[in-house]
Amino acid sequence: MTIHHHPKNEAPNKQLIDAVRAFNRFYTRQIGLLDEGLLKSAFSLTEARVLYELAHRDGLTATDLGRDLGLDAGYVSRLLKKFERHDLISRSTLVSDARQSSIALTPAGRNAFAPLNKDSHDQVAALLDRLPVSEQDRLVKSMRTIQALLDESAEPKIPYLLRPLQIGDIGWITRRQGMLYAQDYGWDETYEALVAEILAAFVKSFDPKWERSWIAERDGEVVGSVFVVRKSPEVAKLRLLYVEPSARGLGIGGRLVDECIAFARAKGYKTLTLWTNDILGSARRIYQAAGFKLIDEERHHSFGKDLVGQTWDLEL
Amino acid sequence: MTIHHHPKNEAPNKQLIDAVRAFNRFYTRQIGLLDEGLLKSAFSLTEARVLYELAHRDGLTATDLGRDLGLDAGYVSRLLKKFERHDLISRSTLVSDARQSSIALTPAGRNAFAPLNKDSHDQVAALLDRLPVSEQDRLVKSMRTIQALLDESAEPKIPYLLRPLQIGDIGWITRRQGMLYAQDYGWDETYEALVAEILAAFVKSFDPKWERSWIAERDGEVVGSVFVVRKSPEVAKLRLLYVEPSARGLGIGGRLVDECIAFARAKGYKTLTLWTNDILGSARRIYQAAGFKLIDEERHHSFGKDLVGQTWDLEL
DNA sequence: ACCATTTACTTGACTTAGTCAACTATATCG
DNA sequence: CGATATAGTTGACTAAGTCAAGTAAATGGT
Repeated sequence: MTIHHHPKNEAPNKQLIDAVRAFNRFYTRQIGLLDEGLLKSAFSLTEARVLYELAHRDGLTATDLGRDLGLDAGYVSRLLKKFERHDLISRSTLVSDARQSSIALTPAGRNAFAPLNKDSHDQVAALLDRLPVSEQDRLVKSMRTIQALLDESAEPKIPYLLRPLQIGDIGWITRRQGMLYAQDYGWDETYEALVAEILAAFVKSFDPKWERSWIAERDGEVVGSVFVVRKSPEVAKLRLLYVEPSARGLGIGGRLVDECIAFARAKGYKTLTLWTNDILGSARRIYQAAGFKLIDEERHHSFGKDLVGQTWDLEL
Repeated sequence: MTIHHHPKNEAPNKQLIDAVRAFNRFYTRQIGLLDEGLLKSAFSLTEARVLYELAHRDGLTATDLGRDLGLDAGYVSRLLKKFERHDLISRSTLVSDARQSSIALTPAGRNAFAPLNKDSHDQVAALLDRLPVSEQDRLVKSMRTIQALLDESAEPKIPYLLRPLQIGDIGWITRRQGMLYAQDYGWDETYEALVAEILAAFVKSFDPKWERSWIAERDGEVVGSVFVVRKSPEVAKLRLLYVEPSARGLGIGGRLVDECIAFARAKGYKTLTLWTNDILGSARRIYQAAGFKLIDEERHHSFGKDLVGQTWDLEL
């Protein structure tokens, strides 16, 4: 993955390290088992890997293959020479660089690869077939997660995108806010219930002309959200701003607030107001930066804690 | 994993197969990269794997090593002979079987293994260190999932367990119910809002003496839930029964309803009532099996659909 | 335009890692 | 007790991969 935000890490937890090492040992063996089944073919495992790359990507050079598969250049050279001798590949010198040549499978090469590919496919199919469908999904989802997290070369992804509310979001936001504030500030389950209540009311009385929601999504996961509701014809209220800890530092919070302000202005509201608690420092900094002014403070006891509530207004 | 429930599988989906193959190629490379760093040592990769096993498990025999690491018996024999020559291991013939011997690292063997182990540890630590902590957690969680799913020898796991509500649950249940009914029956976002509202009210007015919740959890994931609320001193109401599609067929639905009935009886309620919709067939079958009787039906328009609501009662 | 350096690939010489089959000693089954 | 299986060993072998030196083309700096 591309690292957009790299907080100062302490040395990673030993338990996590051991878990990763255990997985590596486990998966080394797992791959070994799958590969065993392919050994009967005329090709070695590495040859098969090379053929696979050639079958699936066009215009590769010898260096590309060596780099992507982690092979020695001399070894690649010999493999390719052998393939060429057997007429499995053809090479054409690049016009842009006469040292390199673009390698392609010949029809004969494709024919040779087909059974190999089928065997590998069938082997994986057999593996999956041992699991019920729901677990197949969990398996593949986990694999995709690992790949996305470890793949340095993943295409520079869009840091995040904003979209309106969808089904499933209000539950997710409820859950995440409930869990985060419980973890960070020790708030009890009534906070999660309050979020649920607010969001339920938002959906039920939603007036698209005067109200709006923004969900920040990254890699298909919700990482932040904010809501604007109509309090009166003159006053809009910003509610439930949150950004996932894992997505902080990307400016998502500020962006969400800016969207709210722009929307409130466009709709002709005179004031954008919001209510928060003084302990929520990072949210406060966002509001201040956006020009909100502290209007009022009052003590209250909520969510199992003594808190100081704050009202902030922005004149539009 | 041990397969408790193995529905008739069709041939697994090609997309899933390709995803698994992509992961295998990716992880082959990943392991290759990690292993490269260890090549400077005096030991080959396979030797290091053997040493690792010996360092972490006592009383292994040569056959055990060959089987667990997927190595040829002759090769193992030679590796062990070499280790013995360098005084890294000691072998003692088993009393139970004079052909086998139990292999143990000598102190010198442990010394030789230590730097190897440290290098591998550091390498993984460096890998993890590139990720923020939250992503480290996601990574390891995904690895554990894969391992649990693919490891045939994993201890037979508890199919599911029941526990009371925790923070984060009501959001999760809201989300999942909203998504499932949208997917299966085309209900709109007001259903999710209704669930949120009901659950918010449940938490806010929760009376532990007369009310209760049960969350079914499997592998740390919520896979079902049900709630009992007090409608009157005589009548308890069962609400929001649901079971994840992936966990159906384990009897979780029936179990949840049985818990509600037992609770309502124990508390001295006279009637357990519930409201549902006629299209929810699998829920209906559970209620019928538990002895509920259909009391009333009425048409209504909700969640963007024309529906037939049903009231079911069980006299306790 | 020219020279030093780098890159892409090739080749020869080599080592390491792993395989296979034959063999011994012991254990197990009926 | 004899047939068969298992644990481990060994010799003979091959496949797989490494390393260093070399050629030809490209690149960067002056």
